[in-house]
Amino acid sequence: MYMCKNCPLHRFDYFDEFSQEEIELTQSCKAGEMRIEAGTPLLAQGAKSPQLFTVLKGMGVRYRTLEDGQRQVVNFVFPGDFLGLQAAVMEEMKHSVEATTDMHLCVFDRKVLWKIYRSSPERGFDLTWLAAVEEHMVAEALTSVGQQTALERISWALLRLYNRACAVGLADNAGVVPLPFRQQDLADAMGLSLVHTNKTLAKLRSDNIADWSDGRLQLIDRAKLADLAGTDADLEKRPLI
Amino acid sequence: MYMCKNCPLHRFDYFDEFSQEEIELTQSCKAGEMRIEAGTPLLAQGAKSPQLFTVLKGMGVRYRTLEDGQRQVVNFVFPGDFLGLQAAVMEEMKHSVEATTDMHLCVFDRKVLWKIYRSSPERGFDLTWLAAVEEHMVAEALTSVGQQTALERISWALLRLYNRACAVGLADNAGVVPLPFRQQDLADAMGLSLVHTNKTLAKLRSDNIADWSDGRLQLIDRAKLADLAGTDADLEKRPLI
DNA sequence: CGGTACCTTGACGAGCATCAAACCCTGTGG
DNA sequence: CCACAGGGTTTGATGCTCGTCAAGGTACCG
Repeated sequence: MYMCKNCPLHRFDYFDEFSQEEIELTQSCKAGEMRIEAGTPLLAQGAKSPQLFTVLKGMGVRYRTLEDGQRQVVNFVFPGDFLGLQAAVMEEMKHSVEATTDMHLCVFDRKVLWKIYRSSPERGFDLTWLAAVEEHMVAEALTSVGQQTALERISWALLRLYNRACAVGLADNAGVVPLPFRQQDLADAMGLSLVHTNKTLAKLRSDNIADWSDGRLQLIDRAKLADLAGTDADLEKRPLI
Repeated sequence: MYMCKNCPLHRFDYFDEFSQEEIELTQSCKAGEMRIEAGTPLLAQGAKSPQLFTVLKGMGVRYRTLEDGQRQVVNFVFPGDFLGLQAAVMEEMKHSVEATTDMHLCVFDRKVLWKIYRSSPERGFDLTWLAAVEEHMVAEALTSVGQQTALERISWALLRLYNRACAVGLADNAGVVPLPFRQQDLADAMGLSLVHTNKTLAKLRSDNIADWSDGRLQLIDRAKLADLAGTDADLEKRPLI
């Protein structure tokens, strides 16, 4: 089990720096660690989760299920993500989270939220910040799904996924990142059918722009991809809890 | 100028109740009031707003602009909404806000955020809660835009707008609410073209399900509309600041 | 009156969904 | 060792939804 001061995520610039006191507070809130296997549901829509998690390792999907069984992937889950905050401040979870790969999680009890707000205004602020970052990411996705064509959406998503993976040190020397999701996950995230998603990915591959296959993503012509995506904005820096 | 204890929004069940101390804290943070005309931009994407606003009266749209000029309406703005929080916790505004009608706003200085976190854990919690509610609303919209047909999306949006208007007391006896937006706004919110939005609204009208015309919305067959929308969930209760 | 902003309606075609089938893998059991 | 099943990917054929283009209607305003 990691001590917070040795947290493997600290070293990435993507995360906001924090003070000695903040580390100690986080440490004192930490209830333990947990490992789950690929495919395991972690949080369920409608449930009232007593726990909060910070992802230390692994990836997953955050999704909403409609009454008729359709699924909207709201966001992909990466290391550093803080899960369950919505359930903690609102009544219940508004979405589900499922592990795509094996995951390592840092576990907090829901009750520590109050401890955080009471003992550290800075960390309370950070919780709001985390929620704001999530809203921003969802709003960006909404913009892409609402306004762009299939090719643009897929390009946007691949670029975003690549950047997020890089931000937590997952890129190898050749500029390849692991991307263990199914094409169906991407389709459900971007509001496209599986078939059309597949054909669009094939086009990006044959045009030598990006290649996502065998669970690995490589950007071959990043400029072209960013052009299609309509943006190549830097990721927002964000706090880590 | 209203005293917070006489805030016209308190009385609605939609908002979380709060204590005497919370009212006093809010009052001590309030910098003043402001009125703006219909059509005025209130917050601009990319800007670093020094102010936060609570909407007392009026409506607006919150939208993101793409490089090529396309527009995604992220949410509609109603009384009780707290604007500018994202700019306050992140570096800058990630979207713009424009008044659709004349608006009355309660104004706070950005600096009071720290005062709130320091002096009241409960109100700090509420700020996170507000951000979480916003994320939830955007995620719901993403689900609709990503998974539903035009008829379903428009139905979902009308029902949601109706419920939000009712929650702040805008319905008259006949079950009609004011809805001063343009069809283009709804189209940009739901990822549809103006023409198709218009035809879809016409269909709902001729099928005697819902009638939005002349800036007024009436639900004629609410059950049918909810059926098309896929849901008629209650609005999340939320804090008011 | 001409101009602008918004709503409405029809015709046409493209983008994407749907259907169907085949092709991988990998794991499992006879 | 091979048959088989299951999960995921790939590809082709077909057609519906929805975007685009175009034009006209109405109200309001200078």
